Amino acid sequence: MSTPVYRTHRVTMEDVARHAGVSKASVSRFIGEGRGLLTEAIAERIENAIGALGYRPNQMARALKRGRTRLLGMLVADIRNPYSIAVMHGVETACRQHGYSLVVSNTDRDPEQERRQLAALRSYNVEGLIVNTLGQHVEQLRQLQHELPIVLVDRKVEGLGSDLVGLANAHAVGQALDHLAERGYRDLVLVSEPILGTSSRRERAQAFEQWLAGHANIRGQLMETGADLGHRLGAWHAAAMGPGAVFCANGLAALAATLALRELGVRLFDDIGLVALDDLQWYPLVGTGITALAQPTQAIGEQAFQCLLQRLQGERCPPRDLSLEAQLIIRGSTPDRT
Amino acid sequence: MSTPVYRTHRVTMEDVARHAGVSKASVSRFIGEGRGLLTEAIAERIENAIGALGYRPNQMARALKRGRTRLLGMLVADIRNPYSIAVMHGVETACRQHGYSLVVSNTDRDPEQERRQLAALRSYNVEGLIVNTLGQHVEQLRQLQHELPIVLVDRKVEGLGSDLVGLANAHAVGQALDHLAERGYRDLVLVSEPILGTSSRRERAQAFEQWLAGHANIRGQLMETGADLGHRLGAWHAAAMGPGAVFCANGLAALAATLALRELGVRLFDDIGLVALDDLQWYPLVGTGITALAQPTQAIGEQAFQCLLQRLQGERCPPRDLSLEAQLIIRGSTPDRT
DNA sequence: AGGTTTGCTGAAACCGTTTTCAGTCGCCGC
DNA sequence: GCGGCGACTGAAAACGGTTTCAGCAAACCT
Repeated sequence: MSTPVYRTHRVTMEDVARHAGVSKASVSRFIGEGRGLLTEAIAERIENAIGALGYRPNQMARALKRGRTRLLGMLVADIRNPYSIAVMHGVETACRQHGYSLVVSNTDRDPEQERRQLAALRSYNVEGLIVNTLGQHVEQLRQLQHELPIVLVDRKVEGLGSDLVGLANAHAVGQALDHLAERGYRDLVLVSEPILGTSSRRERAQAFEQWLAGHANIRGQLMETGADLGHRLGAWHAAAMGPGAVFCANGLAALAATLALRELGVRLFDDIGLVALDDLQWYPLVGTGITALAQPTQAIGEQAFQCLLQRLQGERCPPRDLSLEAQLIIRGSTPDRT
Repeated sequence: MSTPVYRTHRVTMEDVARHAGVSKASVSRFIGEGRGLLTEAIAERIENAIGALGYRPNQMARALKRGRTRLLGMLVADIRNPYSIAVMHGVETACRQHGYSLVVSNTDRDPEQERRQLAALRSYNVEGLIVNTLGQHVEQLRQLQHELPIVLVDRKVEGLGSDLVGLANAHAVGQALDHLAERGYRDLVLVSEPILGTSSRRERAQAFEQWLAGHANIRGQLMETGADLGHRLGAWHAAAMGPGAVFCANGLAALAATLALRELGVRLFDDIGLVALDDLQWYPLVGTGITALAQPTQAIGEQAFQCLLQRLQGERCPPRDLSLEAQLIIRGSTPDRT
């Protein structure tokens, strides 16, 4: 099979017009709004010409003239984080249903990439932006916001004043901790990725502290993932007062914590309980299954899209803060210790 | 904080030109190739004007004239498949490094969506296309191929004659089965998602059959995922001759099989061995860890991008078939039974 | 000095659409 | 029989860039 040669000249509106013996204007009307204006005879000629030539309008040119690209941008800090993927799936589905396409940019957590990718998305005239990153470059974001609507996902950016879609973190943390308390756990660790600068992590940590403040009989501490997580967990476990449990603030923390615990040689879930925020497909497979708080990721993605859509349609309301609720899914990792 | 009002008029090249007291042409040269042509004095004036006005060129307009959008499209059958994500990450990284942006479309395995998303990507004048789908609509793909380079990932499409990047399936299957044989397993099951229509699955199944044909002392059968996978696995296990093992043809099959085995009540890995193609983060966590064949997904993504890039730069060679090799990672799920 | 070359610059055309605006035509009422 | 009115249609001007081409100095030859 031979290498194809790329056709240089795509068939254009002018070609169709010529072939049908009408003006470009009529063709434009045919493929756009003004179809009702056209005579039956002309419409038919155009239709045939389009069919014969295989014409497809060029969105770029169309966008240039109309100022509507029907393109949305999504900036993601870590495309390999299952949470991001799940949200992205929600966004993408909603986009598809409304005739938008999605340009995805991954920053790999690099602030410099964040800056460049934002500039790139802007230069493609995306109509709106979904942002799930560190939110360095607040100034850049603020400028961008003068040109197009932005909605943040999961992570707040201070002083930006745009819509936010995320989890009701305090409530979710409460659900998890109440569950642990009820099952008789008395010494807790919150394992989180580095908290600094990520609003959702901070909120979860704060909710953890506050909940502890209201439960004098239960001890708790905070632990960030990192090199010697195993050691630290070991030390904690050795000194635990009463049944202990680990609460993982997200999927990656759950992975790290579970690996660490396993290397520690504890009997998972018999010696130490575990709850994870985010519900990943493999949770049922680890030991007797990991109890989880499922985030409504699909809904989060859809809501984010809806926010954008409403802003694009001219809705002028103060910045919203949509917090969705998590669902507790009880599995074997939190056996009753009472 | 009040709702921002979107600025209607973005600053344009004409604005810069006026502000600097030069022509559009000079500004164009400044931001493009012809910078060397400009006098120091003029360049400086333009630079200042750009800075003062915060000008950013409009890629759409630029693309319209030059015919280069610097946009690549990627069509994915299932965006939630970890394999797809991993490849996509590789592609995205390569794109970023070369100044391209990526438009991602997910078909959710729906042929109709496949058709529409292809049309959409085309209409945005993506310069090239990375396709990882069922490949219905061969005709549409073939037409598209006259306009832009296409590279297939993982899944062949018959009669298309475009580059393909994927796994050396036969070799990978061989590695897995040799490993199992060596460890003393004598009755094997290949668990795969429905094979029909997906070339990589077919190849893996064929390699399985062939390998069996060459190993008379080992029995084997093929099983597709589906409603009663548990039952079927149970029946197989009950009638197994010698130590049995399950070989999962991809990540989703591994998930399904492991869940099924667990519900069957067998002692995982003591009663039945397990090897999975694809290496997922959570494999170490299941029981004593799942032995896996890791696909070089990052490399696959990068190679796919490179293929496209070379074609875009005018390289004319017959369709390539890049098969990368998998790496066997031995964990606890394949204990020695000899 | 006069004719050439060289080196920058700007005017204008163009990319493929949409949209405005000025026709053209048939048909109505008077 | 003619002005007026709708209903369609097409020419042309955008949109925001790039690129061609001509112009015009200054510098370079004899």
